[in-house]
Amino acid sequence: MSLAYNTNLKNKLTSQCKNCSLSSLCLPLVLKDEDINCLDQIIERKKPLKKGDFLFHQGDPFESIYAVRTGTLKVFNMTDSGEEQITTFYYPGELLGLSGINTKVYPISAKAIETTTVCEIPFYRLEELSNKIPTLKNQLFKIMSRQICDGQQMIVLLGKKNADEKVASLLMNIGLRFKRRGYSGTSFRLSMSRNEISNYLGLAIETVSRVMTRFQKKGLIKANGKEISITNLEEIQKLAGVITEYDNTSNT
Amino acid sequence: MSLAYNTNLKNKLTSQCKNCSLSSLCLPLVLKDEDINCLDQIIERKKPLKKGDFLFHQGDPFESIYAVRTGTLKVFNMTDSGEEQITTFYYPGELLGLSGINTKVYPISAKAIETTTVCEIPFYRLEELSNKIPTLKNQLFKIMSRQICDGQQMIVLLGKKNADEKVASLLMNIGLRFKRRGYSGTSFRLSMSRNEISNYLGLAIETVSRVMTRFQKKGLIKANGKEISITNLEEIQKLAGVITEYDNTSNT
DNA sequence: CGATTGCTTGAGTGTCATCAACTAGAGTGG
DNA sequence: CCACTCTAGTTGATGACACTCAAGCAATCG
Repeated sequence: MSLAYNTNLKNKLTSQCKNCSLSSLCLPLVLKDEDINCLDQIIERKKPLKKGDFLFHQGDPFESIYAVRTGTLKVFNMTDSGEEQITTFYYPGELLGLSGINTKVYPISAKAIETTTVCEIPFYRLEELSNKIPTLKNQLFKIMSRQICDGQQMIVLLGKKNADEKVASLLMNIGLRFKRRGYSGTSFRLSMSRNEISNYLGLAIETVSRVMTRFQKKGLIKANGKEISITNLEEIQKLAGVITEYDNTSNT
Repeated sequence: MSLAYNTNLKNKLTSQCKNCSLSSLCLPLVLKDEDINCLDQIIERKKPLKKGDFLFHQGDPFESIYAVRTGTLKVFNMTDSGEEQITTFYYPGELLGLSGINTKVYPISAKAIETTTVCEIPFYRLEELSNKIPTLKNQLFKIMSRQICDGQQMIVLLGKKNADEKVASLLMNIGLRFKRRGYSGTSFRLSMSRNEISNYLGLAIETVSRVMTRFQKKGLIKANGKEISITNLEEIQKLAGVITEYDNTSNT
């Protein structure tokens, strides 16, 4: 609907999961070679989305989930009063659209916030394939479980944290996601605007701006527009809390 | 860990899913008779939890998911600063614990807020069983998808709504959950304390109290302690927004 | 019966939102 | 090339909504 790119380009690029640098983050993680080939066959690499393009709209019939290859997407929910609330950003290697399975309709919209490419995975074919490949099914369980966790962390952020803590959490979280892909976790470029950040964090844009300059004055970060580098990681971590990841299995 | 009830009572009550009044909400929803029997065999009905008992603690190794039979549980997350943030309440027919799949450790704690009984479903046996019963697997996908949706709705609530809207949303949401089980959606007993409500909604307890009395003065509800009845549903709905359920597939 | 717990109500305060003005950069067109 | 516009972001002044502190009430409990 939102995109009619299911053109001749389909399957042209098949058999790439194996070579994809993101496979360690994405579905193929635990699959055997032959299984990856099966997966490859149902995946469609799509034409890039430009900044502002929708991947799907809230209310569209749910047909596929998507894996981000490059770029960034924001996922947001329209309230009845017409405001949008961003619920997540999606970076390369991450899977989106899973919240549509239940109602067969996407309950949220997804929009590229910079040039972005995705792999489309028709869900009903994935479901079929997961009958044959239990590992794939288990991997899906894990991914969905993770997204539930992430949601819970976001609830904590919105329910309990003040402006400073929220911004610090965002920086840490994005840093970790860069790190996971092999980039610096302390020096990166924010792909989203201040406006999007403020929306996501449940703050006013002015507040985000003020927090950023305050952080700079205190020497916690250096910010030059969207270029961020964390100069006092410890302090940022302290502000953020342990939120961002559950690598720490040793929580009472 | 938190509970050592895996006693002789195990499996005594087997083969009950079929007769359980909640089966229409829970896993068996779409299963054939023979499949329900399989499911029945791996489920353990547990001794009731008293108010305040933990079902599991944040950090416990993940082994099972649970279906609520009677009562209510709260699920909450401990922040490093020691505060707790309630992320969800669980009512009869609902499944909890799924967020533990990813890390094999529960990332949250679950505690009974009144006398509560649950069915324990060892996850690894469920996973096995779902290899044999694709419908069961699909049902699990749906349930997890739904929980992701619910999380997104909660993010909207915390990010965009004011105190009145938050409380109205809670009342609507709980009402709908009662209705789903065949009770009145407008007249019910809150099983949680004001304190728990305020925590859940990201408000101070005093604010919740004030909103409640304001609602009463305006004739929107009648509240007598935990007994609530919504006397002006339309107005409450308007305040709440469309949030609570996705029965409306016709959202642009 | 005092003690405790859960809830309500009031008064004062603070954090963050709102409103507004201003800067900087990018794109447009004369 | 300059003026113009538009967008994104920063900064300042003001105020509101919800928090904190505090007191009081009702019900339950030991």
